[in-house]
Amino acid sequence: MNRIILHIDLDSFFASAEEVRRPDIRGKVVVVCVYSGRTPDSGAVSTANYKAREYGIRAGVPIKIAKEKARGLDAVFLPVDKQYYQEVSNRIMDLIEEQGDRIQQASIDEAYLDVSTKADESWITAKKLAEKIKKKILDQEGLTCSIGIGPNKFVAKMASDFRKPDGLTLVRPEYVKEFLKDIPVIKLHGIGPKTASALEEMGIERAGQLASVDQAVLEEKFGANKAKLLFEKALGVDDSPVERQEKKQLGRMGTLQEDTRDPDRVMEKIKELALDLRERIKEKKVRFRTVSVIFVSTRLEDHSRSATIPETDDLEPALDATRKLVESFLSENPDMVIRRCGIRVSNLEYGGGQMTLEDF
DNA sequence: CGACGTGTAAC
DNA sequence: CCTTTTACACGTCG
Repeated sequence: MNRIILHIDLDSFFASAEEVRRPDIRGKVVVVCVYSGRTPDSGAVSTANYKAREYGIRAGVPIKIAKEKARGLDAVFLPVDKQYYQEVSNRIMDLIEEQGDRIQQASIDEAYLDVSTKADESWITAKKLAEKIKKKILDQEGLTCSIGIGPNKFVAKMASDFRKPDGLTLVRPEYVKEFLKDIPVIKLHGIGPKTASALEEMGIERAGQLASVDQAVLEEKFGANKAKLLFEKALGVDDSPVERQEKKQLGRMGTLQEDTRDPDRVMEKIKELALDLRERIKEKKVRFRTVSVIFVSTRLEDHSRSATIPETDDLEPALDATRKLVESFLSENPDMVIRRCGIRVSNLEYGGGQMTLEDF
């Protein structure tokens, strides 16, 4: 069965959503930030609009640096308002879902849509569907998006990335290799800085080169599994279905007011984060068996410790386990000073946690 | 095989 | 100067 998949990516979503509700900031440099609360300007940029990107202000840049880059410009710095973006996102995802057969939300601002049936296997019809989706999102929410159309999720994703903002790129199966050929390996979805550097050391810079490397050579360097994955990316092969995915873990992290290795201070923060996590556990009606604590040291290395407990939907027993994990981690790492910490639950069971026949 | 900790990646 | 959240693969251990 030949598929037609759309990848829909909302353009600089958080910043654009702010521009929608704040007409007064439209046309300005808009920078949506995660403030860590240590000092007034500590934290990092979450999303910058395209105007801001012209000045090198992009996701991940420290707020302090972003403000230097924005000096003298008409710029607005805003804190993230996840709740609001989530509401907007939900409406858009519903609208997208109506236009296809199956949706897979990849994140708050991205989704894959299988339109194979809806588009009657016609690429022309699929393109019309994509145009319809773009128009609806613009009319109903005032937002632009970039859409990629391809024979699978990977190619659709690469296509949506090809032209943005407000792009629409269609890659038919017979043009996949040609489309990918000159793309630098670092831009292939799933290949990050580590893998790209390793490839570069082998003289491989573009997808086309990667596709024609000797298999044995790639396996030597990366192992058989990863080598196979790399070839598939270079060739645009991806059989993974578009399907709804249940979260496998839920967590919250935060930055400590000041660096510490006092278990009480760490626990205080974790309890604060747990209040939030408790709400989300309730909302999702989820039960869990594993609780983890995550530590980020002052050197920005991250570590975690986890424990498996009897299945529950209650964070109290989890917090007891957490305290032990925090204490043992700190005593095992006498030189480590903690900058950020978090709590996470995993090994999730959905559906209210009633006993089922399986339990007998 | 399940549990655990780390590395890599994407957002 | 340095945020947040999630996924998945891999090695290791018991």
